[in-house]
Amino acid sequence: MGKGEHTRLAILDAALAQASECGFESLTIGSLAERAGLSKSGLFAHFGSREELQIAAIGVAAERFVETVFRPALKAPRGLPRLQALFDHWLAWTESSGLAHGCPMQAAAVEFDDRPGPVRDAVVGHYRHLDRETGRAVRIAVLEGHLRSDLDVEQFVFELLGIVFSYYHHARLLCAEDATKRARAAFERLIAHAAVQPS
Amino acid sequence: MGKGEHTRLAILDAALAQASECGFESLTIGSLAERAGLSKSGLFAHFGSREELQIAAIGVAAERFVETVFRPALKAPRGLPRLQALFDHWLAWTESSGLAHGCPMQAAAVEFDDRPGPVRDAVVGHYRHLDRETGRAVRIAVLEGHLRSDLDVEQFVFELLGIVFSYYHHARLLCAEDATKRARAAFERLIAHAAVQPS
DNA sequence: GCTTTAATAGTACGACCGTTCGTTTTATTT
DNA sequence: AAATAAAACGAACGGTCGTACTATTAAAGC
Repeated sequence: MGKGEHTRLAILDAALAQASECGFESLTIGSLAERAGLSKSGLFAHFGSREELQIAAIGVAAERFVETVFRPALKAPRGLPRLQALFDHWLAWTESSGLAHGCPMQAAAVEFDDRPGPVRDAVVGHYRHLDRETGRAVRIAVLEGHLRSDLDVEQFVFELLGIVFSYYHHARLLCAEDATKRARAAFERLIAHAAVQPS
Repeated sequence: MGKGEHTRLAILDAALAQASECGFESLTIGSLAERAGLSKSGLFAHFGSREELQIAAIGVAAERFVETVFRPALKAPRGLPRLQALFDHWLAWTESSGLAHGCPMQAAAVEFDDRPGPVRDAVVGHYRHLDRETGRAVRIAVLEGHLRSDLDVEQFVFELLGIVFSYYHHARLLCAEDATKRARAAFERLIAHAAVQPS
């Protein structure tokens, strides 16, 4: 790995931290250069444009999400345990990956949901991937016999995402102490409804 | 009403439209002045600072939300019907109030959830109010005998908010056609679980 | 209609924006 | 060690940012 590659990663690391705090729109060349200890032009040369920088930052955010949330969950047994692990890692992923200030992907989702362009496309791509992979995990739980076979998987994923969003909201904005507890309770209810023989 | 008051409202109207598209951080004096048909300094004089402008914009966003979502719901019968009306208006409120590009309050929530200051305080205040009022509506449904008396109201509100967030996400970012259908199904499930005699 | 006050315009400012360019320093290769 | 390529720098550009002033216009009160 050349030296350029290394600093590029360092830049993106700083970019992720910044985006976690203040969103991707706050990723300015100047402030990021200062944070990364480079000159503006030196940093700029790595990406060629601010937009490319934002796209790259979203890319590593997505990548890190997968590695922090999905990959570890694969170590859990197929089916319900894996789904539970997925959810647990999801709730804690920003902390466990050093992004102390909220999920950058969610920030990007809200920032760009109405601004067509390559940045938005990147965000959409990530979330579609997320939906797909989550659905896959749910389907495995169905195949394993942990969840009922007539389960509406898309609906399950829709509601699961809602729980995570509400968790982020209560934990970060409202600083609610019981956000984790509420999220887990909601998840339990979701699972209970999807389990075989819903009482 | 003096003329100043009138233009001030017009400015905030334009501000809301802009914030709905690109967030509150995109509320710059210059661009907003152009949109409102004023000079930069003429607009600036109405608020004294950009921050005050942002706070004022969040104020009218919250106000409009209450008037579009909560007030009309009061016309529905107390209890479950009112809760259903509340939810329906909530899903459609950005369109029905002319904000064609997403809920500005949610945008503000994500933008400022990690940036202490008066703007954040305003956002937090609104959402606390929202939680409280929604809880009140749920409690009424309990009193009316439509929902079970041992219902965890806070939990109910937590999950309801999650449904709305997931709806926004799928409808706006992913442009999912079935977002409304999914949201309603999730709501139905939430109600069913909270209803008396959960099957 | 005149005076007073409120509302808007105009201009200027320093700071920062993304970007370009030429130069200099640092790595890599031969 | 010399030659070449990669990487970082520093200065500058045109623009826009928020904000501070003063001047000008429109409204309000008498």
